[in-house]
Amino acid sequence: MAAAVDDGRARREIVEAADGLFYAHGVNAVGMDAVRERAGFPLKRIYKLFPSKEDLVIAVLEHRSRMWNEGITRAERGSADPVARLLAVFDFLAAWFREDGFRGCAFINAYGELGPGSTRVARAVREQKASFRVHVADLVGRIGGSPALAAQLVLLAEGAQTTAAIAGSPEAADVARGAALTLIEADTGASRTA
Amino acid sequence: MAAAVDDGRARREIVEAADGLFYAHGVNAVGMDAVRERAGFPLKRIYKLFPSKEDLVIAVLEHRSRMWNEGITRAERGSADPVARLLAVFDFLAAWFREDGFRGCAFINAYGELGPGSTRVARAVREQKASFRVHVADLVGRIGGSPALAAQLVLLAEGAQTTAAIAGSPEAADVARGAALTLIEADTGASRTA
DNA sequence: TTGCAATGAGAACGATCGTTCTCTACTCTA
DNA sequence: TAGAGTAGAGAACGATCGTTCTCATTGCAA
Repeated sequence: MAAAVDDGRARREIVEAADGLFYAHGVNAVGMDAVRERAGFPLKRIYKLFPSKEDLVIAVLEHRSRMWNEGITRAERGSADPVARLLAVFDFLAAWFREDGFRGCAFINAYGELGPGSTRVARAVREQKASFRVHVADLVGRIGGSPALAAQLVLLAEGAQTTAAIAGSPEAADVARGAALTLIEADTGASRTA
Repeated sequence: MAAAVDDGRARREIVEAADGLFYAHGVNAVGMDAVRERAGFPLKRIYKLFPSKEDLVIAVLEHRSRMWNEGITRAERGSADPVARLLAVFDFLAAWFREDGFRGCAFINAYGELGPGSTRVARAVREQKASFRVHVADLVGRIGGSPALAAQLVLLAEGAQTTAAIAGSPEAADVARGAALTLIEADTGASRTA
């Protein structure tokens, strides 16, 4: 007895609808009724799949996390050189910052809005940031860079995201890329151009 | 006919009470009743001085902006060397990140929470970030650094704030300081130690 | 065909919040 | 001293939101 629309697809469509609304207006500013209207499923269905709004928020963050990982992976594809792959992260940011409706990092926004009141949201945000940190540290390790370099590059990526959002300056990604290259060269002693 | 407590002092105490609550729990999570209780003034008084909660939020952000500027100024005092003054910004961050109750940059948090819904909050946040950018650019100019260097240093400071908050790692300030020194040296060609 | 379980659409509930209003008490002026 | 204007304390209002409930409808099983 498959439902009119199977649960998997319903889940996906609800999460995508909620994601668009939460990201554009903030979580608190979006009522469940707005999610229902945009997703096209009755509240009952939504609450069966996501027992509370917090559950939906967590699902949205997990969805964002997958999208982020896929975007990074795609951006790095084609660059075998680890340095090029590191810099590709900033190219990815540059493209993202220029997308319509860019409004900063959804995780940072969610953390500022819900972090103090929701342990689960705070943890989800921390996990996403930690996984990015690990990814960068891995790439840095492959070029023989120090752990400090990895931490520095993460700061640049993080700062670029908030600066691009608040100042509305997508060039922040290019600024970060330039700084990253300088730091990589200084740390590894190699002189490269890219 | 001075009031029992004059308006100037009432304003200050209300703003400080609201600041503490907003920063710790987020703006939306704090009701005006909580502000009244902590500030010790009746709602009527509060609403006479701040016609709406948004006005109070703006006043809190302006207060934070003054505190930030004073903190930076104090941290830089005693360093005549512009490079040392640039690095003092990161020492200031390092001390701040280690304070009890540190929960990230209040402006970034407010922007994520209220930015999409309040033009005035968004503008206040943008202005604070812009004034910091100008300050850094000024210091960088004095050491003959390029405008790009100033933008890079701002990204580091911004990234350190969000990383320290989310990951709970105050060392982000020291990481940023190290990166700043490397970038300054690379940009100005001078080799310094600090 | 008849009964049952689940669905959909939306009303309803209970809580919370920003804001305003009421009413009492006080203070300063004439 | 009498009165007018204001302050204080808290109740009350209107709106919104997360969540649940109602009830008519539908698709399936026996």
